[in-house]
Amino acid sequence: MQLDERKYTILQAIIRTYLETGEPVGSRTISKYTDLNLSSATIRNEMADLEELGYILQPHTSAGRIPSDQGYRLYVDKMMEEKEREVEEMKEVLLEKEDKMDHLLKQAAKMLANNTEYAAMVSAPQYHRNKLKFIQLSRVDSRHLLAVIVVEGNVIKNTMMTVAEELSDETLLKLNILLNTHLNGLTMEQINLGMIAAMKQQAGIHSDIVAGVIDAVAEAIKADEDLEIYTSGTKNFFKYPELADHERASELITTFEEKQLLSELVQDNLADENNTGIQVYIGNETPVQGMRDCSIVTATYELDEGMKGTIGIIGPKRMDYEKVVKNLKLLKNQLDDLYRK
Amino acid sequence: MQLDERKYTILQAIIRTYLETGEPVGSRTISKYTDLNLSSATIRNEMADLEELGYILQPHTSAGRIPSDQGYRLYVDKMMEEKEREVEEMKEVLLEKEDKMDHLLKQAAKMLANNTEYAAMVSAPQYHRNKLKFIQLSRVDSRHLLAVIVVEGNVIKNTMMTVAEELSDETLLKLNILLNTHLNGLTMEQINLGMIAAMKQQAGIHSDIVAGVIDAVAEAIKADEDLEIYTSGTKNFFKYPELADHERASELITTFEEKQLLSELVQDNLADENNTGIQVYIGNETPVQGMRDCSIVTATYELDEGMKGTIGIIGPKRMDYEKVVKNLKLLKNQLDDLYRK
DNA sequence: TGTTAGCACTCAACTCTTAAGAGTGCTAAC
DNA sequence: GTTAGCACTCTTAAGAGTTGAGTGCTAACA
Repeated sequence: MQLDERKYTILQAIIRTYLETGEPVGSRTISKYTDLNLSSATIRNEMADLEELGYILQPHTSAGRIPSDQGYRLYVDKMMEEKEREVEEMKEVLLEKEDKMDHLLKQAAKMLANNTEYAAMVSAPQYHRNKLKFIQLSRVDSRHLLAVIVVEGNVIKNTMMTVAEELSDETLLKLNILLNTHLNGLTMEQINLGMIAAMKQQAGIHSDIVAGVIDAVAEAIKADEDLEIYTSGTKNFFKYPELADHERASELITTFEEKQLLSELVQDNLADENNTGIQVYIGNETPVQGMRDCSIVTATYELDEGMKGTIGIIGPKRMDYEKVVKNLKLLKNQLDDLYRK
Repeated sequence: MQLDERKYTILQAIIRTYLETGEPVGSRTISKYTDLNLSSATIRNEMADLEELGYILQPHTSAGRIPSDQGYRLYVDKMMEEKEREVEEMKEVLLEKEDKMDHLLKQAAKMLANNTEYAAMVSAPQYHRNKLKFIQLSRVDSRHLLAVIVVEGNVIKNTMMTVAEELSDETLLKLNILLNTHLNGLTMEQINLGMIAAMKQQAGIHSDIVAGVIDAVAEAIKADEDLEIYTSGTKNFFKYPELADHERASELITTFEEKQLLSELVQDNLADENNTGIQVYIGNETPVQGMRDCSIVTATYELDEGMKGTIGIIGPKRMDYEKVVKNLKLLKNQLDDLYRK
């Protein structure tokens, strides 16, 4: 048996109706509210076929049909094709210019959640591929040195260090020059033991400070590998009865709160090198345990060269995929453009 | 009518039982499981009195009794007195030393939630009372200046500024000296317009940069007034049926997610100058809308002089107050000692 | 006078039954 | 190939009856 045009139209009608209502869809509903002008009996025949083909399910013998994961998959794939062809204006300004990155991302998550009425996540971009751009040691008071480290993309890290004895201005200057000459333009991976040894030697009696700074550099950059993730719209889970019963809600919310678990999603997304567009996970396709009853739609943004992050929407399988995809693309574009003007 | 010793013992028994079970407590239960050796009938008489006094409630005519807010209040007050008298060892090491403040606080929230099985919040300390300790402008590249601002307590802020033309080393040095001479040791409130004007004049053609730095200083410090709050243990709300029905859970979780709403709590807490110990809000006493069905217990910690923050537990009114208070005191002490060794 | 036993009463919660209604599959006719 | 019609299935909601925990009250007892 083949999936002809009419069958697909009916499938689409079933899915669309189900997206709205969340209730199993009967043949009569389809017969009335499509312009196919077919009787419910005919629809029933087609539905039997669609069920046999695996696109729809019957929760129990005398109920209407609901889409299967496979059904959603077909629907989403077709939808994505169409969207791809559509001309996209998407020019609205949604994000106010914010200088603080974390504020911006939090706000982005909130906006996504509000616009879509699903739960939203935004991962902060990962920097570890980036080059060191600037290092500076300053004396804050007699016992404290401040190391400021700037990496490409103008991300700034600080570390405060305690020193045993006060350093003179010359020493500080010398150390600064030493550090900048050796380390500027390098990535973390490129800083090797030989180089560190050479620097320590040049630093002479202050080799411990050089060691301290390099540790600080490593630490500062490493600290960001345990990935910052912002979420919003937890309460939206409650809007969809199929997610809101105790067990499920509790599990979902736990997963959503434990940002660590969401990082799977980000990893999965960023790993896919040629993933330029939108990724849709339906039900069991998800890489995140505890969200098997959901659909997840993600997109990857790129702030500056190499600074990639992930944005995503989590909702019921019967989510409004079109709206979600549109919103994600919109936000993705805005983030992409942010530092590229 | 008076609340004599026996009545209080019975009230305490009712509350303790209710804390465990969450079910209305009947006279027979109390009669059996206390060492008062009174029959259920006598207990019933006493319960009628306690109800008249407002300490307990009957959800419906033929149900047992549950504590009223007033009942909880009495119980908690007495408990706090006793605890105060107890010798407290509290020496366990729960927090690993972490150099990143936000990590530490996140971990603290998690620990609280895990230990108590309620929801937990930790607010980052507020700095705005603090004095500026160190300001430094550095050239990152020809177009970008980095301003590093350190305030007392060694909290560091950065701002990147774009300049129209490259500044010479001397100019930079002069600006640095100017800024430090004028601003060091001052709080934000002390920096007034006259001073800014004077500095601008001294800066000559670079007055715009001084203005920029001062804006940055203000901005950097102000940015933290919208208070960072870490939460953990949302899922614990689901453990208590009286909080877990749709409406309530949805409202609670929203409130808990919108950290902004929790800031009421922090404000309320920090405002109370002589509040050295533990604060308990029962039901309607809470300053946070949307948590009227909960009890909230908070404590204030102080990292360094003037850097105060709030930690808190949010749970059902029938929470294990003793455990909660103990945990909060423990964490409070640890945080208090953190930078005071 | 305080305590207790006993009894009638109340009310939520559960179970069982019944009825309604939505939807199906199948058959026969167009 | 399409449709009308009918018997059948199964969920859901509503109602009736039952159970049991718990109360208030009264009368008797120490």
